Amino acid sequence: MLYINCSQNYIKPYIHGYQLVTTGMFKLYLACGFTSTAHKVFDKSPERHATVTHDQGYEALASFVRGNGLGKKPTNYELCTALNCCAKTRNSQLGSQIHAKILHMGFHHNLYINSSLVNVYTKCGSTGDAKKVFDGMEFHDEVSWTSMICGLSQNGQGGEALCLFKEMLATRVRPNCVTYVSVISGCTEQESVFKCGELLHAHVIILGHESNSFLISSLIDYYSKCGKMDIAVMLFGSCKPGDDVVILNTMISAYTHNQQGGDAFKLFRKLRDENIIVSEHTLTSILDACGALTVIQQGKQVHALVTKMGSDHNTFVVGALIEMYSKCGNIDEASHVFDQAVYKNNILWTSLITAYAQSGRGLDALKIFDNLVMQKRFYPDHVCFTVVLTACKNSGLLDKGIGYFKKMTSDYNLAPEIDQYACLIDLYARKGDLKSAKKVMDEMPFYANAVMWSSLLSSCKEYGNVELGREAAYKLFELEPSSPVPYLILADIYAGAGLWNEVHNIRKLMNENGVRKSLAGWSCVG
DNA sequence: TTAGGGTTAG
Repeated sequence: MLYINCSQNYIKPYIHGYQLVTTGMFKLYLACGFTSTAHKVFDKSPERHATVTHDQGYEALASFVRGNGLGKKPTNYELCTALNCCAKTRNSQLGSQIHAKILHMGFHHNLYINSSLVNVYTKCGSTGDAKKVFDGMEFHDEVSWTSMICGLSQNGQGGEALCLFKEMLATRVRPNCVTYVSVISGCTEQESVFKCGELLHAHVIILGHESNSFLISSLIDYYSKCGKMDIAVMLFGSCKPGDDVVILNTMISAYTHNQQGGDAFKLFRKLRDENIIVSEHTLTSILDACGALTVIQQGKQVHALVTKMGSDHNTFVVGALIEMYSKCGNIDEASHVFDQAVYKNNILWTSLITAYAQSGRGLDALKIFDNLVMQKRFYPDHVCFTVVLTACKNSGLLDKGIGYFKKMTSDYNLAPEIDQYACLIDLYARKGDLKSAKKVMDEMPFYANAVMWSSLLSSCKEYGNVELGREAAYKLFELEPSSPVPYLILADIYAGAGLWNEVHNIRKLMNENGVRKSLAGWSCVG
C-alpha cells in the first residue's frame, strides 16, 4: 500500500532549516499536483544548483504522483522515469515507496528498473540499500555495474568501488568510458587507492579512450590530488582551450590546491582574453585562488564579474566570495556579501561564522551563532559545531565550549563526532585541565588520533606534566613514527623537570628509531 | 526506461 499522495509524508523530514523547508514546500506542491507553483518555489530555492537536470524532473514526477493518487497502474517505463526523477531530486522517501510498488507489481526482475533503483539509493547516500538491489539482480550489464561503482565512488567509498570494478573485470561485461570515469574519481578520496589511478590510466590509453573529455578531467583531478602536477599539466596540454569548461575548471582548481595560485590566475586571464565563456564553477575556483594568494584587488575584480554574470544568487559563488574576503582580511566585506545574498542556507551561515572565527573575532562568531539559534533560523550540523568549538578554543572559552558540546546532543540530537571530541579535548588541555582532557579521550567512542595526543602533549609541556606527557609522546611514536616532534617535546618536558638522564635517553631513542631532528629553530635542549 | 568529470564551511 502506498501513500505517496499524502502531503504529510513530504513535510516531515524537511522541517530543519530554510533550505529544507523550501524543498519540502516544493515537494508538497508537487505532491498536491500544483506543478507550476512547485516550479516557482524550486526556481527560488538555493538547492537549485544541486543538479542541472532538475527541470526535466518535475513534470514527470508530478504526473507519476498524480497518476498514483488516481489509482492508475504505472508501466515499467513510467516507474523507471519516476525513479530517475527521484535520483535527480534526491527524493529517497518517494524512491523507497516506488521500490515497494515495484516489488508489489512484480517488476523487480527488470534490468532497467533495478539499475534505476541502484542509482536512486546511491544518489540519496544509501549505498547499503543500493548494494542489496545490485546483489539481488539476476544479471548485470555495463550500466548496472557502472551505476553501483559510481554510487560507491560518489559516497566516499573509493576502495569498495575499486573492488567492485575488479569483480566486473572478472565477468564477461566490459567496462566503458563511464565506468572508468566513475572508478577513477573514487581514487582521489583515500590514500590506500591512490596508486590505482595510474593503472586505470594505463587501461584508458590501451582502450583508446584518452581523448574522452570526462576521462581527461577526472584524470587531471586525480593526478593533481596525488600531487603529480606534471602529469596533470601534460593531460591539460593535450586539450584545446575552450573545448570543455569542466576541464578548464579542473585545471584551475588543480593549480590552486597545489599552491600554484599564480598559474591558476594566468589560466583564468587567458580564458578571459580569449573570450572563452566561464562558468560559475570557474568563478568559485578562481575566488579560491584569490583567497589562497590573499590578493584582494584581483578578488574584487572577480567579484565584479560575479555581479556582471548575475552569479550572486549561486550559494557556491557567494560562499567563495565570503571566504575570499575573509582570507584577505576584510571581514566587513565578507559580512556585506553575506547580507546581500538572496538565499542563505546552513552552509552559508557556517561560512560567515567561520569567517569571523578565523579573523580572530571568536566572540562575534559565537554571537552570530547564538542569535541564529535563538531565532530558530538555523539548525546547526556537525561542521558548524566544529567551527563554534574552534572559536571557543581560540578565545579560551572553556565553559562556553563545554556548553556548546553538550547542546549538540541535548538540543539537536547530534552525536558528537571525532572532530568535535578533538575540539573538546583541546579546550580542556589548553586550559590546563589535563585530567579532564584525558578522561574525554578514554571515554569517547573513538580511538584517540594523533591530533588529540599532540594537543595533550603540547599542554603537558606547557603545564609541566611529565607522566601524561610521556604517555602522549610514546603514543605518538607509534602513530607518527617518522616525526621528531614528540621526541623533542618530551625532551623539553624532561628538561623542564630536571630529568637530564631522561633527556639523554630520548636522544638515544631517536637515534635507535632512526628519527632525524630536522626542525629548524626547535627549542629542544641539549 | 538504466550509469559519468570539476566548486562551499573545520
